[in-house]
Amino acid sequence: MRQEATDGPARPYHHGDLRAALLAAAAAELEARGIEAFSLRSVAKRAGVSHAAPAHHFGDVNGLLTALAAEGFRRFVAHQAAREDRGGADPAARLVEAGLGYIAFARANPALFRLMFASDRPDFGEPALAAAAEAAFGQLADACAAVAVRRGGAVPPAEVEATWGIVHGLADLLAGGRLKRLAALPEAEREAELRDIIARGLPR
Amino acid sequence: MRQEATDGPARPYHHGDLRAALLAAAAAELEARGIEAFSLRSVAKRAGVSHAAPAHHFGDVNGLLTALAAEGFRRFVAHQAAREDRGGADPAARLVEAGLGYIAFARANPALFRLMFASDRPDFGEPALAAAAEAAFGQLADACAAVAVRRGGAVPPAEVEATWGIVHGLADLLAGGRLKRLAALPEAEREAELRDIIARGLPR
DNA sequence: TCCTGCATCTTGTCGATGTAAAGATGGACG
DNA sequence: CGTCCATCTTTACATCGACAAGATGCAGGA
Repeated sequence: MRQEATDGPARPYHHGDLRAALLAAAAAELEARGIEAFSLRSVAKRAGVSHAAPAHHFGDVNGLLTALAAEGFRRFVAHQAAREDRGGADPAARLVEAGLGYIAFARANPALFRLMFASDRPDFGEPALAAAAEAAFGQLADACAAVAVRRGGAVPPAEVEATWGIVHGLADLLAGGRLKRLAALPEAEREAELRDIIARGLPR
Repeated sequence: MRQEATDGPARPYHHGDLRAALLAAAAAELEARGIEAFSLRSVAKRAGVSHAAPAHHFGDVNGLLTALAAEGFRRFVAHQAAREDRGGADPAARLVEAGLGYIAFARANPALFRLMFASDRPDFGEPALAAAAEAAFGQLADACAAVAVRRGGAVPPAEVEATWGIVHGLADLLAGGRLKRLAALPEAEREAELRDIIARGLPR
């Protein structure tokens, strides 16, 4: 009855790397049921352990969701960074591409995105989550700064907030199923429109 | 042991206007505990009725939340409309003010805003809610159209989406406690900055 | 006036959930 | 080889949403 998912290398504990297995199960549970129907016992069942096993690694449900959100922010940053590189050398183009990455992530992981940005359950006082979230914000701020520096000035905070607001609003509305017309467009056309919209918020 | 909240006019039923009393209790519960800890039994307790009483009026929890979201959208539209009138006669100014109203509503009612825009629990197939939500969208679209018409053209849908995205993103980030600098500003300065940002998205 | 029908509300119950406590298991390490 | 302890399971309990059955009292007709 053992969980033999990966009979690979390290098997540090009793059961295997239960912490990682629970995080994976929680991610699956989140996408399957959404955050509002998220159940700790169901996650434990997915991972093949008793319903009380997660407590040892995460404390309580919110602890698990906090870890999941932190992992989400790290994946978010990586996704955005990869996308940003498609923008080439021009800072403005890079910033727009980073915004598209932000939006694409929200579309691809709507439930996770909602956990990260519209839930009270993750504890942002937790250092790991705070750091991951801060890194995500810093990434956007840096991309804005690069544009401003190129033009010879520091970035007024309002510039960063404008860009963040535009990108985040489009991401949230798309992830929430509003903006049906835009969501139904072929990817290339959708991204072209989004590029135009994002460009409006660029530091001037 | 009767609930004598308003010994005013109509008392249509057994207990009084329980439907309205439950909606009020639910709104209080929502702001107090947030949507993620929202409890039907707690709402019933607030209203002074048994835990099963709400079922008769709303079916289940999601039915209550659906009605609450619909009422939220109606208040949202009213709030935005009142604010829009502060913009005077110029369509562009009116649109910007409507956006500020959108954002102010989100800041004043963060939990309700989240219920309306970031929850799966309200049933948007319910005609009352669908109509109320549609009216909110229509209001923004109309304000955009007024700007475009003034300039002699129809409104490309992308223009509406751009404006909506910008306003919604700022509202959501502020309601979620991101954008701490902006949130900490005195109201006048905050609104001045928001006006600048919103103006970037205006139909050109 | 009385009585019957029925919407309204209460009581009691069920399965599911999150959390805590206590016991079982087995690897690490002296 | 034996002990310790992190890990996991079992058991128990309070709370939750939903359902069913019974109580309450207004309305409308005989």
